[in-house]
Parts: sequence; structure tokens; C-alpha cells
Amino acid sequence: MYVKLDAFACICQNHRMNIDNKMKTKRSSLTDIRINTWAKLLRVSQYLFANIEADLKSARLPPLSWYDVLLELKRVDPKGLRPFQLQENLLIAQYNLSRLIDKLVTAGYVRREICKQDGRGHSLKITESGLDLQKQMSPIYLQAIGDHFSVKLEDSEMQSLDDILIKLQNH
Amino acid sequence: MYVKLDAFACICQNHRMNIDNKMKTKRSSLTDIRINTWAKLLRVSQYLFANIEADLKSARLPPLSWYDVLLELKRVDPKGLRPFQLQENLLIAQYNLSRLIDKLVTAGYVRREICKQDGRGHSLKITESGLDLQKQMSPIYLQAIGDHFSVKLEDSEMQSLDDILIKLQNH
DNA sequence: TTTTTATGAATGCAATTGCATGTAAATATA
DNA sequence: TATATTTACATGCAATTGCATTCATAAAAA
Repeated sequence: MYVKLDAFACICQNHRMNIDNKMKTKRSSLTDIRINTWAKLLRVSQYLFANIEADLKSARLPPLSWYDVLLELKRVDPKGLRPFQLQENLLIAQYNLSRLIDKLVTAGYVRREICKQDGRGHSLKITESGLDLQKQMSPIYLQAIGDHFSVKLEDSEMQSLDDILIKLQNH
Repeated sequence: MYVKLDAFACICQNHRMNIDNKMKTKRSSLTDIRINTWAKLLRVSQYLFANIEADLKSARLPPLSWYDVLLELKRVDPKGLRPFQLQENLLIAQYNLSRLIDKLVTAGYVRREICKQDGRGHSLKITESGLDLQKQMSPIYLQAIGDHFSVKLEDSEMQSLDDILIKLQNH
């Protein structure tokens, strides 16, 4: 995530070229559009993500995943969250979250507290440094989203995209 | 990102909750929708990709990146392509493409040929085994796209998504 | 109450990725 | 023609990720 998630720019192109144009039916052209759009979805989202993360990097800020965790912990401050709760919200693999938390703790942005209700884990809480970092990253990140993403779509298109994405995330 | 491209599910949620509802202006609600949609775009595309790649994995097939390369080389068979041309089409980092090609050559799906016109590089060509593997992967991959992606949208929605993605990929 | 199963979290190991660098060849410049 | 710069590709090293496993604790079942 790549990333593994390198684009499939050629899929639509190759598929179009592999289809015998003389035998092109309505069904195959519909299939072509779908594959084409799928490849574009992957390529575009990756392209935008790379651009936005590059802005953070230029500003010498940590990756977006740090921002995510800090934002989540800030939201529930001072209560804190269990790692499995963060994992659910952020859709990050358990073993990666464990390591990510390690780094945030080492950097002083997060602290682990013993969980009295469940001896297996702990509560994660944001520190003062963490609040500062999140506040520092926020405008840069929001600006990057504006520059690379929002600026390209009309409000009606943004709403359409949102509606479509809701349909795509459902089962 | 894949990946690094773990979802930002909480961004929209957290932003919404951090906004003082009483002071919510039209501008801030528009900003909220944009950030919300951005986070959904990343999360949904990653979610779909993971599901589709899982289908390939279940079928004991190589990752999508192998398919990409094979498809591109099949398209231009028997002419072949230079690695930098593949890199442009697939939007993969040069150092990763180099290693990916290594693996495909070792596995017998691709072969490197000396490029007479340019001694710095070589031409990449698909082998018979490579053609077989591409043909084997194709229906599984297309089925997975159908199952996880196409089935969820009406044709008009697919067209809308395609139009929006075209706008997003432009500068 | 005891035993079995599930859950939460950390970690070893291997594979992959990100980055910078090096080398050879091609191209541009003087 | 000679020199400088750019390009194509491979690779060393460090960091990250994927996977399976392990251990401690909680919950469920007997």
C-alpha cells in the first residue's frame, strides 16, 4: 500500500485494445467501462494520497497515520481508547497498530495506561505534546486536502461522489 | 498502502464532532463534507482493493501487480517494452519495478532481452508461461471486480464516478 | 468451580518498500 | 572532438508491512 496499491492504468487501456472492435457488443463495452473505472479509482486515490502525504513530508510532519491516531485520542480525551477500539475505527491491522502506538509512545505523543477493567490491554491517551502535534498537522493536512482534492470538484460533484462511495462501502 | 494507505475513517467523524455545532456555518459544513468524502475515498478504495486482492490470493494467484505487467507485455507482444515505459504506464516506482521484473523473470513469466538501440536497458517480453498465467488470472480478476465493485453501482452511477475521477486526476 | 474457547496485544521472521547511491550509456554542451 | 549532464537500471541499507504465533486475560461452557 501499498504500496502495493500501485495503479492499474493499463487495465482499461489494455482491455479496450484486446477487445475485437468489430465484435464489440453493448455488454462488453459496459464491462470495459466498469474495469476502466475501477482502475481509475485505484490510480486516482493513490495519486491524491501520495500528493497529500508529500505535503506533510515537505512540512517535516509525521505520516497521516500519526495524525489519525492523535485525532481519535483527542476526540475522547481524557477518557482514552483501547487499542482494539482504535483498530476498528482506523481499519488498521492489529500488528501494525501495535507498532504505530509504540512509535507514538516513544515519541511522547501518546501514553499507555493500565486498564483496570481488562488486564489484557491498556488505555491509550494523548499527551500535551500529542495535542500540540495534532494541532500543528491539522491546518497543513486540511490545506493539502483542499489543494489536491476539494478544489477539483464542484459541490454537487462532491455530493455525488460521497453518495457513490456510500454505496460502494456497503455489502 | 497499501499500505500505508490505511483508512481515515475517523477524519470525517472526528471533524464533525470537533466542530462547535452552534457555530456551524455553511462554509464549515461544506469543508466537513469535503474532508468526509476524502476520507471515504481512501477507505473505500482500500477496502475494495483488499477484497479483490483477497480473491486472487484465495485462488492461489500472484498479486495484481504481476497481472498488470503481464497484461501490458501481452498487449505489445511480440515487440516488448522497456522498463521505463512500463513504469510510466503502471505508475510504479523505478526501484520497485526493477525488483518486480526480477521476480517475473525468475518465475519464468517474463524475459529480458538486450536492447540494441540503447545499451543502458533491455526489452521485456512476455513468455508462453506468462501468457498462460495472464489468461488464468484474468477471469478471476474480472469476476472479483464484478463481485466487489461493479455490482454495487448502477450504470449511470458508474458513468458519474468515471467522470468525477477524470476531473480528480487532472492538474 | 473447573475447563474450554475467545480475545487483546506483542513479537519473531520473512518479504516488501522507500530512499539514496552507483554505474554504464546516451545526450547535450562547449 | 572532448567534456559535462542526463537517463536507465540495479542495489545496499533501513524501515515498514504481512503473517503466524505466543502469552495473558476474559468470557463461555460444562
